[in-house]
Amino acid sequence: MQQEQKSCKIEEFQQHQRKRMKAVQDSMDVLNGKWKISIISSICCYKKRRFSDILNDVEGISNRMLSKELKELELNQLVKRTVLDTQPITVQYELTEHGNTLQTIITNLTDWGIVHRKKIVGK
Amino acid sequence: MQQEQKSCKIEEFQQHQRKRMKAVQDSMDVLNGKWKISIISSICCYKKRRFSDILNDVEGISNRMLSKELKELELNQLVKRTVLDTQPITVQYELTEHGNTLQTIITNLTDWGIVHRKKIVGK
DNA sequence: AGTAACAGTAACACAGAGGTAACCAAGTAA
DNA sequence: TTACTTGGTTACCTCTGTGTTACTGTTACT
Repeated sequence: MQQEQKSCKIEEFQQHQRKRMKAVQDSMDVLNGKWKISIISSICCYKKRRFSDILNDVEGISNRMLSKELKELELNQLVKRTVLDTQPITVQYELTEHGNTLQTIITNLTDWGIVHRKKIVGK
Repeated sequence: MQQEQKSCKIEEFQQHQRKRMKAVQDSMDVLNGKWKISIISSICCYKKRRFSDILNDVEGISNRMLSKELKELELNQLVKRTVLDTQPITVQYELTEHGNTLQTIITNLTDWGIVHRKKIVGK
C-alpha cells in the first residue's frame, strides 16, 4: 500500500520532469545554431537595427546566413521586419514583445559566459 | 569637440556590446547541440544519476551520443564522473559546483519554452 | 551454457548546417 | 560611364552533428 503510493509519486515526479525537459528542448530548438542568440542580442541592444548593421555587429556571419536566420526568427515571432521607404531601401529589424521576453535569458547567458571563460581559460 | 566625445562614447558602447556578445557565444558553445541541456537537466534534477538512467531520462538519445556529450561536459567542468565499485560497475554523474550555476538558466529556458510553445502552437 | 545488465566504443552513413562567391535591381555620387 | 550602397538570392561545396548497428568485457542469474 505504501509502496504503491510511493511509486505513484515517483512516476508523477518523472512525468513532471519529462515535461520540463521537453520545454527546455523547445527553447533550444528556437535558439540553437551558431548565430541566433547573437543576432537577437544585437537587435535587442539597439532596439532597431538594419540588416547591414547586424551583419557588422555579429562577427563572422555571412549575409546568406543572416538572411536565413532572420527569416527563422521572424517565423518564430521573435523578430519584426519593416521595410522603410528610403533611398536605397533599408530594412529595420526589431524584437517583438515576445522576443523581448528573451532578455533575461540573454543576460544570464552573458554573465554565465564570462564566469565560465574565467573558469576554463583561467583568466 | 562634442562630436568627438559622442563618437568616442558610441565606440566604447560598441566595444562593450561586442564583449557581451562574445560571452553569449561562449555560453552557447558549451550548451549547444541537441542534448546538452537535457542531460544537465536530468543530472541536476536527481543530483546523482547513472549512465543508463540518463539514457532513459533523455528521450531519443543514443548511448553513443550520451557518451560523447558527457565527455564534453566533463571537459568543460560541468559534470563529474565517478566509477563505483559495484557489480556490475556503475558510473555516477553529478554536476560540479560550476555546473550547478546553470540552474537559473535552465529554469528560465524551461519557463520560456512553455510560454513559447503556447505562443506558436497555440496551446 | 546461455542470457541479461552495465557502460561504453567502433564503423559507417547521411542530412543539413554553414562557408564562399557571384549576381540582382534601384538609386546615386563621381 | 563606372562604381558603390542596400538587402538580399542562388549555386556550389565542405564538414560535422547525429543516427544506426554491431561489438566489447565483466559479473550474475537461470
